[in-house]
Amino acid sequence: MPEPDMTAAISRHGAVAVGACLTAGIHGQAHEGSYVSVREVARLLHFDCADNAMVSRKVFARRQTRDGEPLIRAGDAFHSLYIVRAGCFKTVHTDFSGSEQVLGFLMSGELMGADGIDTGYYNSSAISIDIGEVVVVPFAILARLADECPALEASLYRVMSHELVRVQNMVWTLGTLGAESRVAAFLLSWSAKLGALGYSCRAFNLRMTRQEIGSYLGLSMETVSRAFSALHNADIIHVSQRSIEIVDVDALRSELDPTTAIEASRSPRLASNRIRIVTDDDRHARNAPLPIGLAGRQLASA
Amino acid sequence: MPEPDMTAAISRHGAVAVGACLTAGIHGQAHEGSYVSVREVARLLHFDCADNAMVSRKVFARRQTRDGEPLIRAGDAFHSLYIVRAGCFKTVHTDFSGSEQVLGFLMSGELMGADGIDTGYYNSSAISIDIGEVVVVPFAILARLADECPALEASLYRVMSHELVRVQNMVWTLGTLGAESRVAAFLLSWSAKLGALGYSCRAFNLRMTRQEIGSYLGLSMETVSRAFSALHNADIIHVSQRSIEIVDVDALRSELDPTTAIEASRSPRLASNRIRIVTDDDRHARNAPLPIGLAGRQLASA
DNA sequence: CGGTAAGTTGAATCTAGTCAAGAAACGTGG
DNA sequence: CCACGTTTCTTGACTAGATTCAACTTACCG
Repeated sequence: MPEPDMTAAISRHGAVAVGACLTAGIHGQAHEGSYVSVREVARLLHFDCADNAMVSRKVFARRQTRDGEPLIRAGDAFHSLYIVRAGCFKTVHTDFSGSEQVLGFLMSGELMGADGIDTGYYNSSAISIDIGEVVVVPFAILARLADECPALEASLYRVMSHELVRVQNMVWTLGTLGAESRVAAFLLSWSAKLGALGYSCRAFNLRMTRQEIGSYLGLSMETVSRAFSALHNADIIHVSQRSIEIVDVDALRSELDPTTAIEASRSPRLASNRIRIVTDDDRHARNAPLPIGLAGRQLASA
Repeated sequence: MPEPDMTAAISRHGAVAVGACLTAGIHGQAHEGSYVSVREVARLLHFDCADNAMVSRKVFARRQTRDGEPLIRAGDAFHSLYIVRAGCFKTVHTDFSGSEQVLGFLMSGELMGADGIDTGYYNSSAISIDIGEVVVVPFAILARLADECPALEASLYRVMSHELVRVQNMVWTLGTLGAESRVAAFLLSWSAKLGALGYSCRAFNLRMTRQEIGSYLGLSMETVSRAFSALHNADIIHVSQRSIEIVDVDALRSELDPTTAIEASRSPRLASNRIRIVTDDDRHARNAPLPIGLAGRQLASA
C-alpha cells in the first residue's frame, strides 16, 4: 500500500518536510491528533524538558501501522527515526534471497531506524507485528529542536545507546548461550520489558511465532519449541501456544548461569568460549584486571 | 596501575573536567600534544566543520594506552566517549559468572563507550591490544560544543550509528552463519577495515589470538583454527600463525554464500535461519553510495 | 636455551539442525 | 455452529557440525 499521506511525505523528503511539518504544527492545519509535541515525545522517552512554546508545538508526525505492515525497508534512503508509541515491531535484517533474521522485537519508547544515520541507508527493516503507532522524527530537524530543548537531544543519545546495549546483549546471547539458555534469556527480557510497560511480567502472551523467535535467537523453530517444552516439563514455566506463565523466575534465571560448569572451573585448561569461568591466574598481561562481579543488567538482549 | 593523570581525572568527573579541559586548552597549560582540537576529531571521523575559534581549541584530552591496558571497565560510571586514534582495541562483555565475550575489535575512527549513555554505566569493557591512543570526549561538553560546531554533533550520531550497524551485522553473523563462514566474514571485514585505513587489504597480520577470534565469533579456538586450515588448504587464503594473505577474495566471499542451499530457497517453507547469500564488498559504506536495494553491506560485523 | 603461551590436529561426544509426521489452533465460509 | 483448509506448533528419529579432551608442534621472550 502506497500510503500517500503526510506522514509518508515527511519520511520521504527530509528537508522539505521540516518546514511542512513545523508549519502544520504551528498553524494546526493537519487534522487533530496527527502530530505530537516534543513534550509528548518526552513522556514516551521518560525525560523532562523545559516548558516553552517550541516544546508544545506538535512537530512530529504520528503514523499508525497495521499488522504485518512494513514501516522501514532496509536499503531505503534514511530520513527519519521512529519511536514506537504503541504496538510491537520487529526489526529484520533481510538479504536479497528473501531470507531474513529478526534483530529485535521493539515496544513503546524504543527506537527504530538509527542504523540508517551512518550510511544514509537503513540497514534493517522494521515491520509492525500488531496494530501499532510510531512517532516520526525527521533527522534533519533535530539540530534545530535541540536549541529549544536540549533534553531532547540528550534523550536521543540515550535511546540510541539503549538500542546499542540491546543489540550488544544479543550478541552475547548468541555467542555464548546454548539453545535452552537463549530461550530463557528471551523470556526474561520480554517479561522485564512488559513489566516496565505496566503489564504483568509473570503471565503474558507472546506476539510472535516460534519461527520468529527462532530467527531472533539463531535457532531453528523446532529447537525453540523443544526448549519451551523442556522448561514447561521442569515446571519453570507454563506454556500453551503463545500464552506464557513464568512459574519459577529464579529457576529461569539460573538457566542463564550454568552453575553446572563450576567443577570445570578448577582445571587450568579451561574451555573455549561457551560458559567459561575466568580464574585469576587465567588472565595474562593482555586481559588485565577486570575482577568485579558486575553482574548488572543481565537481562540479556531485547 | 592507577594512572593519576589529567586524563583519568577528566574521565572521572565530567562536569568539573569540562572547565578544566577547556581552560587547559585555551591557556595552553597542558604540555604539548596532550589535547586535540575539534578539527582533529573531524579529521578522524571524516567530516568537515566550520573554521572558527572554538574549533581550533584543543578541548579533548588524548590518552595513550599500552598493550593489555583496560581503558573502560564494564560497570564503571559513564562520563566519556572514546574515539580510537591509533592502535587496536577490543570491547568485551563480561557477565556475572565471569564468562566473557569479545564484542568487537576497533580501530581508528571508531567509537567506544557509547553503551554507557543509556544507563550511566558502561555495558562493556574496552582493552587496548596494542600500543594505542584515544581521544577522550567527555559527554557533558558535547551540547556546548554543538552550538559552535553542529557538524560535530551530526558526526557523533553517525559514529554511534556506525557502531550500531557493526553490532547488528555481528548478530547476523552469529545468528545465521556456520563456523567457516563466520571466519570468512571476519577476515573480509578485517581486510576491508585495514584497507580503509590505508593498509593492504590483501596481506596483513592479525592482532588477536585464536582464542579472541573464537570468542568474538562465538566459536571455540579449535574451530577457528580448523577453519583457517581449511581455507588455507583450499588455497583461498594463506595462513601462518597470525600472518594472513588473502589469495582468492571471490572464493572467500562465496564462503559466506552456501550455494549448496539455493535449491531450498525455492520452497515457500524457507530454510530455517542458517545460510544466506552475501554479495557487496565495499567496506565502510560511509563513503560508498551502496549498490542496490537491500542486500546491502553484508560484510558482517567488525 | 628453556619455559610458557599460542596454535594445530585428531578422535570421541554432544548439541542443535534437518526431515518428517502428526496435533492443535485459527479463520473463513457455508 | 460446524466443517474445512491453512498455519502454527509439537514431537521423534537421524544427521551434520561444533565442542571437548588430549597430544603435539611452533612461536615467543626473558
